[in-house]
Amino acid sequence: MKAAATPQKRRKILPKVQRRQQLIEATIACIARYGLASTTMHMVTREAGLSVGIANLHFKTKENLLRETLRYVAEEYHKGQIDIMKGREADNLSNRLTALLHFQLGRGVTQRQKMSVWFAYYGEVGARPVYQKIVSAWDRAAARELEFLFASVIREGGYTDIDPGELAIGYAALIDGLHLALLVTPRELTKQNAKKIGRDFLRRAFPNHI
Amino acid sequence: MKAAATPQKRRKILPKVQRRQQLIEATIACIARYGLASTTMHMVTREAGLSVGIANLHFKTKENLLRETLRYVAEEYHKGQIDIMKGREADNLSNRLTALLHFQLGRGVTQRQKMSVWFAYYGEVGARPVYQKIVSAWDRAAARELEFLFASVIREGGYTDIDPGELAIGYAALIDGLHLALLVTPRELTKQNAKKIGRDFLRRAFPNHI
DNA sequence: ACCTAGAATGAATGATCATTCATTCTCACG
DNA sequence: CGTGAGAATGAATGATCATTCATTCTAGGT
Repeated sequence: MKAAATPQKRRKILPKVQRRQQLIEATIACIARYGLASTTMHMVTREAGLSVGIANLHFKTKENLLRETLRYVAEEYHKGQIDIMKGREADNLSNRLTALLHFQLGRGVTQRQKMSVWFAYYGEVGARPVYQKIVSAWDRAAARELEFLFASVIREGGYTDIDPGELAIGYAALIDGLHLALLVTPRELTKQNAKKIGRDFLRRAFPNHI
Repeated sequence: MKAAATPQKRRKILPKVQRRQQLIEATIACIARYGLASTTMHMVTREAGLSVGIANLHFKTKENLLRETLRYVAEEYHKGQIDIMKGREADNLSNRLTALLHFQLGRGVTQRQKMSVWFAYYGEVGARPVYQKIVSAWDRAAARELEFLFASVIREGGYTDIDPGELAIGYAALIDGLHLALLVTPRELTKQNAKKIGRDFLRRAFPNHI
């Protein structure tokens, strides 16, 4: 019997940056599907349609690949938030709050794949100082921006008895907790409902704005 | 040279339940210190001061040990909450809310070790349906109880425009998010502050009670 | 004191995985 | 068209780990 007509995939050569990106995306897919613990280099490279050795070529080690993947995911999420908060587009503060909420609980961010990866890394933060550093750096940046936004809202609405820093931490915690609930108990909470809960939080704090 | 005077630890025989508990606690310690991904059976049994084979004797497989450990941790946390919510001790609803908050953000629960283990498992939930089942079962039970408590408070305070179920999800999410913040960015948030943020959430919802 | 059920041990086994590197292949450039 | 810099391959290597099980030891019962 002749060897089956394997279409003999032709080897393709691409610049470093492109391959790195491809591998990072394959890593995200594998972590979402199999978990951080059981994701292997073989899985990642197969997912990318490449050979095992490629990983060593572009990211010295597995640890390195995982680090870079976290950096990518963290940046994507936090930068998205920050862009909305700093953005020129919605100068009206109410609209800006709404836009932020819709981003944080919208289609892009709440995909099961994204949330899985996010919490997979959070789960290892307790044991890996490197992950903690990467995440907390972005967290701080987003928290600062959120505090600034809330301070503006407080000034504009003449609200008293609210500390913008504390409210920002509370709001950020609420959003993280809602993501967790969407991941762990999706049957008990729709995205629609999550948005309403976030909105209610803002409304109780800023009744004149929401 | 004679073999060093190793104190030759005497083999001790104990009933199954006791050894099982001992191994579960060793697993918790290892997960907190090394993470779920890199915890090995050797680590766990060494931590317990026992031999490798013991694991197979009491929990057929590693997967089994991890499952039982999650069951233990989930029960400890959620049962603690439920006991307070159902408890006879604080019949005053305000006191009951305060007691709950103090339990959820108090010394026992917010130990770094406990939170690390908690989120290590959450991180794998996306990839392991078994973990999701265990956690979500307890989650549902606690959510029901919290909704019932909030409904009582709403009735007593004559609050309008609040859905107890939604508020319960929001509050639970806030607490989870605060745990995450305490784990990931401990420098930005003290336990003291986390409690204040939780209390503010309740105060804005139930101004006559808090 | 003796016996034995079953608790505990840990060296051995086999499976899985990250990493290496000699070799092959591509394509931009001369 | 020919060539070499460097991108890509994957079989081989060695390390790590979960699991096994023949053997040893303990303690409660007689």
